[in-house]
Amino acid sequence: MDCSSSLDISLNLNTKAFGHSFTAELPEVKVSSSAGVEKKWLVEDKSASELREELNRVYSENKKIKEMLAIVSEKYYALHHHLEKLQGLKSPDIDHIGQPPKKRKQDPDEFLGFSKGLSSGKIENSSSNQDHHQQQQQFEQKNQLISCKRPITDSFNKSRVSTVHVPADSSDTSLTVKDGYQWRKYGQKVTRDNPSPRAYFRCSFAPSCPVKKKVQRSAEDPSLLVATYEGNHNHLGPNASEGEATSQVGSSTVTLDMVHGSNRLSLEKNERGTMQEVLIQQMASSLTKDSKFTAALAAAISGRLMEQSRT
DNA sequence: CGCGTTTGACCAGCGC
DNA sequence: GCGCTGGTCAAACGCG
Repeated sequence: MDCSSSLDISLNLNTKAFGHSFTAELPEVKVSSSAGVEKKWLVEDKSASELREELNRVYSENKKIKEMLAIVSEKYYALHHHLEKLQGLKSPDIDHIGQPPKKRKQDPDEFLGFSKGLSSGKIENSSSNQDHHQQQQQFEQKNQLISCKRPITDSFNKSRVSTVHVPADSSDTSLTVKDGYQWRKYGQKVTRDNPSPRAYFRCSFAPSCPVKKKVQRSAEDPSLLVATYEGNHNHLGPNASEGEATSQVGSSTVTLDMVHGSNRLSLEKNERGTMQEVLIQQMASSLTKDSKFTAALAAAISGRLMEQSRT
């Protein structure tokens, strides 16, 4: 729906009739020799000049409004168009690799970090207040999942899966991706489509962190390690410690210090792009939520449409 | 001894 | 129902 291309957003406020200045269009004033008539014309001239001033003022106001509305409309359609593009366009990376893994039915507690350890009271009370909030959110998610009686699948996982390609020495057989977090390996498996084994890691940075990581050497390029992250970290990032890296899984924001050159640049660019997209979406959202703006826009468009339908 | 890794067994989803 | 496959478990093992 690209309205801007088909619809003339000019409000056409009928100001053209006046030209750029009303002075030229005003009736000529003939000066009469008669004193009475002269007086009458003086009064008329005075009211005419007042009228002229008023009209000029209204005209300039209309002009300003028209310009502003044109700009706002242009921006609005641009934003709307961009928003639609974003909504219709999923990240090819995520879409491709983040396809729902063939998973057996999982215990929501397990996936969200409310694991056996937690339920049995084995968990250390190391979570900060921030963590508490995140855990609260996860608890709500968990409740949702339980109430839905649905295994954690497609939509849930899709939004929280991201992939990172990390250059690694092809002679290095250890499937480790240093991203600053602490990972505990809990399994390794040789998959059908890739001769190199896939390693399974859990985040051990925080006891209840539900994030999992799969690391496998790329089948196409053995010098690349493909790390797939699932879930969101429910603890502070590792920046405070040794890694100097952040991986906000799920929000598709990935920054890795050990990624060099163009890879790193593209990642940072991606991060900035995501930020801009968020801002744009917020702007579009706030514009559409602004009742004054929508009312003015609706009035302008409907007026314009009515005018077009008449002609 | 505690912690992390390894690895074979097991489980569950899916296609046939 | 059966086999294949990916994901997870947990006992065994190694290391500091």
